[in-house]
Amino acid sequence: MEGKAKQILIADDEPDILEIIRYNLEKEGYEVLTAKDGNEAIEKAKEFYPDLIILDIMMPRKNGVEVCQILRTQPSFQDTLIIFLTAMSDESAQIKGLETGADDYISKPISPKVLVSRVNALFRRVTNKEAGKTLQIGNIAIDPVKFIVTIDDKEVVLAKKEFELIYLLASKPGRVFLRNEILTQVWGNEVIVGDRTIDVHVRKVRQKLGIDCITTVKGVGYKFEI
Amino acid sequence: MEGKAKQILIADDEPDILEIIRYNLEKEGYEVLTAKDGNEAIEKAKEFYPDLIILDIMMPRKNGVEVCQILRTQPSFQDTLIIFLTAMSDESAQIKGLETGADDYISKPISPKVLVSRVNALFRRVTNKEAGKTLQIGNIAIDPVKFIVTIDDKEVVLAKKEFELIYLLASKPGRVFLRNEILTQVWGNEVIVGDRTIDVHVRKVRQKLGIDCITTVKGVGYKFEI
DNA sequence: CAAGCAGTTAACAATTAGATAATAATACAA
DNA sequence: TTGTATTATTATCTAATTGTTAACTGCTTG
Repeated sequence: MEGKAKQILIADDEPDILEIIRYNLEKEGYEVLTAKDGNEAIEKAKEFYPDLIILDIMMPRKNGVEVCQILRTQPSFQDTLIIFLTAMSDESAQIKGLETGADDYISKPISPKVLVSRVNALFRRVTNKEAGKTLQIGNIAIDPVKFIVTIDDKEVVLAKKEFELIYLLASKPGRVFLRNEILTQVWGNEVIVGDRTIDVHVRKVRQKLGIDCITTVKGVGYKFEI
Repeated sequence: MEGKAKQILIADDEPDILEIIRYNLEKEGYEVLTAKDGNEAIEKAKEFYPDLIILDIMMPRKNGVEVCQILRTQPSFQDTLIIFLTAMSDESAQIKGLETGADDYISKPISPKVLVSRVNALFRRVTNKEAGKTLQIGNIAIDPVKFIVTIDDKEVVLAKKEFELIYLLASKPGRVFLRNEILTQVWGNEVIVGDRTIDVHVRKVRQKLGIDCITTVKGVGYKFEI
């Protein structure tokens, strides 16, 4: 009900499988992207920052495990959910997969029902865990329930986008968010806005908060830091 | 729909139906437990004390009616909501179900929309019933029995919708209620009303109360704040 | 010092809510 | 039941806020 549809990227070299999965997930209301090999998966991941990535282990141009490793080295994909698709027998791949930082794996041949319920379960787990909590960093509190930022007990009222921006940055203090990432998270990836839009919002937030808690990382993005 | 998510236990021997119901209720923000027969239903009910139990009439190892009867003998389940799922034709079961102390029944085949709105309606009814307490925030008292708001001993009479609106907002002072949320809570989620309806009611409440206790959060919703 | 990037500003566009009046629905009393 | 009063909803216009763009400025770095 709340929020936008979760976005799922599926990478597999068999078009049939892609379509089966796509069909079943879209039926569930998810938005689905596809990639047919490892490199394309990485490209699309960086372009869209999906909520969940489903990776086939055996793929041309980087297999699933490699893709996972590469993505996990980047902070932006630290929290992205990843599921591996593995051949039933290949236990070593499963183990390796989980070691590499996958959140779940599903054995082939795929039962659509199993897939869908695993995906749902995964989202349920994380959504319940981290939704709507008040962030407290030093003397700054960011309360998404009251939609208010408090600095030393002084309330600051932000506009919606401004609030979403600071909330995103503050959700991982110290971690740099790429401009691209900020765009997809705050603006949504259908929306196309100009280059300076983020800057202007950053400026307004800085102005309203009065304190310097957003640091620019030139050529990269912004981070929240006291 | 505030505080903790309401917990719903569903008992049915058909896995497909369980999953359909689970999906739709979880989408609404409920927490869902499942059981595949009567005994398991009783077990889980006693373990979790859910807010609502949905029982299929026809189940192995104790049918729905039996389960209901057994639970109702215990004081802890006196107030638990129970809904029966019945085959369309089986009227006698429906009657028996209500006699046994069910709060509602739903005919199969199940329409997810019907299911969800029945469940919501049931919770709304009960929640409204038990929440018949006068709210006191600062110098404002909101009496849901008399439909009267008292400000510094001066009584203000509100119309029904106006009252429900202020009562909802004031039930969690400071917390922002999304327009969407206000709609489902005050109007019910079957009802579709235009965009400006909420505004007009907000306006009337503000006018009648004379004091500024409803704050607009543009693009988000409204909150009660003194 | 030039290229690239972010900061600043103001203008504008788009979105959103407020106000008001008209209409519809409902409740209620005669 | 009918007529009336109250309440609820819609439509329209207006005001305000919020979001975006564009043009310019200035810093930083190789």
